[in-house]
Amino acid sequence: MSANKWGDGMLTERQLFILRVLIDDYIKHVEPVGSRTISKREDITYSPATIRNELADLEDLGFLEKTHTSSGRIPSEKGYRFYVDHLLPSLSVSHNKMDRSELLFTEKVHEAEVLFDQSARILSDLTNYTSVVLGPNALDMKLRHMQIIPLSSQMAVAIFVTNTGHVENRQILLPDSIEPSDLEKLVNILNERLAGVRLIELNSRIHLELADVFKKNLKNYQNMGVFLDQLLLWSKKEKLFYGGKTNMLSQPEFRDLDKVRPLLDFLETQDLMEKLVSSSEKGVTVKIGTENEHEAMRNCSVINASYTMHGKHIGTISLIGPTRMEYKKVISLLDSLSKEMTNRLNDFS
Amino acid sequence: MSANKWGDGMLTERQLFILRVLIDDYIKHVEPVGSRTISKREDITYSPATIRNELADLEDLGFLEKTHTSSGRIPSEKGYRFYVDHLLPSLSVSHNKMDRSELLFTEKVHEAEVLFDQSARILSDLTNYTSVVLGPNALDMKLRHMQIIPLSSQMAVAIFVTNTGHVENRQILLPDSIEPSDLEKLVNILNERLAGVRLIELNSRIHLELADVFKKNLKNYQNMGVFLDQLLLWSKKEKLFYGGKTNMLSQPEFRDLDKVRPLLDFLETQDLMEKLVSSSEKGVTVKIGTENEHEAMRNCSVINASYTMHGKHIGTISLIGPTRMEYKKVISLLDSLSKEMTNRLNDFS
DNA sequence: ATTTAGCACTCGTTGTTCATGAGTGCTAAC
DNA sequence: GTTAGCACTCATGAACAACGAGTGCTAAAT
Repeated sequence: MSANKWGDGMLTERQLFILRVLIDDYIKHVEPVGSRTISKREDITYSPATIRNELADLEDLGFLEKTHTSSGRIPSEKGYRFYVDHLLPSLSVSHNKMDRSELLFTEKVHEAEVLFDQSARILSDLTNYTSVVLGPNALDMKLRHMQIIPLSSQMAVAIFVTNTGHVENRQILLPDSIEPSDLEKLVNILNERLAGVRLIELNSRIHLELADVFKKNLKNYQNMGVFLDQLLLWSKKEKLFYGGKTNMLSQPEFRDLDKVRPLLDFLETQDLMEKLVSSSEKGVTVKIGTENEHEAMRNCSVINASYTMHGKHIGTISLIGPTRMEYKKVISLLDSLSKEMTNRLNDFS
Repeated sequence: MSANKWGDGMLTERQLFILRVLIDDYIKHVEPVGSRTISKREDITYSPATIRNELADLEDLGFLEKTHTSSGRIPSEKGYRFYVDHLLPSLSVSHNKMDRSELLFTEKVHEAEVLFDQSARILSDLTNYTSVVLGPNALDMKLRHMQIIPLSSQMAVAIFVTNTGHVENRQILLPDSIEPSDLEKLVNILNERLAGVRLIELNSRIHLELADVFKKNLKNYQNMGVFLDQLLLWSKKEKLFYGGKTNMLSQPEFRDLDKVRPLLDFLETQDLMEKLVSSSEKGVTVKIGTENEHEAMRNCSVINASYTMHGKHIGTISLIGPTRMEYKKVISLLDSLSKEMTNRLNDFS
């Protein structure tokens, strides 16, 4: 109740210092930190009692918590938030990290999926947390070439190649009414008129621009509507690449099976995960505990970094770990790794 | 030491009965079963003491084990083996199961991958164990059509469509020396000559049969070798579909984190899993504990059923659970589910 | 010759008590 | 403003007893 006449907004130098030391210690040892422990540091000149007073204040301000009445303190969510926003030792020192991670990539990769897979693996190996790469949405890529290859009188497979070399394919039912020659014409028209259009937009472009062309060239245009919809109606097509899925199990805070089960279930749930690691922001973002807005993540933090291709944000690489994460190490690592990914992606041509 | 003058090979009716009852009970309650428990069953006329004698004999024969000197008995691996081979109530009763599982498929599926995915999910939902579908090896499918689509002057994407409608694709580096017209000719020759050949055999067939044709038609055949190898050298391409990956966590025998961790790690290791669920045998097979030949599986059983297409065995659907599995339920379920898969696959055309 | 009752014995489980020690908050002195 | 001192809290772990489910063995009953 003593210091801090400025209310919530301002902390004394000493408070900042103690808060940082405490969180550093807790991140390292995963045990409530007491006044004695802090006072034993060589760069601390105050007695445990003084520190106790400061700790009590920091607790009142919401940065710290106790696990029981006479325990040491642990950081609260707000504490971590403050730590990440204001107390993190400056992040620029870390170029040696990148050199190391660069080495871990196998020689030359020219397929994006392999790159994503490797990145996720490297990241989880380096951190012992769980990593996820959210791949680019194939539907945002531009059509390079499409083709329909008949399998039988009724079935065919439709193939879409994007400018990035990604291949989307789906099996489709051919309408009875369609003639082979019409099918061929259709494919030709699509290739001529729609090359360079994003896959997701193909359908609407057809309705807007190509109705006339179709009417002119195709015999059975009336019955074609359903077929075209089947051909071009996409479901979401993002892909997740995981690394270290079971690393959660080695985190002391998840020693308990009942704690870890919802977590692992969460990791397996595609749409929740996509939502979790999707981010429109550039650079590295940190979401702590309940900021992730899902019960299963209440004790986890998610660090998110976006990678780009030709300057466009196309996906993210993320790390999921306990709220007590090695933020310093991890943020700089993620920063350089995402940049490395961007570099390699742009090398693809 | 009394009964069983016939040595290992023969058990008395009463021993068989007691063994079956005990294993049934253990499977249900996951707790060592004592003589009293068995004697309390209404269809048992013997006293606990008598049963104790039998249990001691069954233990001597290796079918049962004790967890400590004065505990009840649990089945040994040999016990389970015997139970599965000789004591399982006849398996044919179970057609109601299949009806139910049939209902769980969403209406009409015409893409194999979706079918596999659904099958795995249904199986794990129905059993609360972990299920795996080993998809067909795409490389065993026959070439329907191939194509090479240039992305840039150096890169192209090669696409192979199989008779089953599956699409394999890979990005390739174009050799400097190749001319567009030669590339086109190459593709034409491959399509004409190699349609119907299994993907895995493409490369050898080229070397055996097409060398001459190439020499005649292509200008730069000498430098083509590396390119063809790059184009047609496959890495293994089986795919696993999982259901209920975390179900292991709810099995009481794996309450312990240190027990479950190696298991989950095992599940995530592609090649180990492929080996585990690969089986050349038709029908349903059961592997118990160490029969699976991997440390992490020492306390697990794997039930394996193969599905076929046009009479050919092309993949498996498997269930992984604790050695104490509900074998009866699970075997018949797997049997009908694999048959259902076979049916649906053959409906594809 | 089986079967069974009786009994001593084993051992895991549960709950109690107790000592320990790391931590706190508060007060009074520095 | 700082710190020493002290009473108090609470988690942890060890020691111990009571309990009960189970066993094996022996001797009596069938």
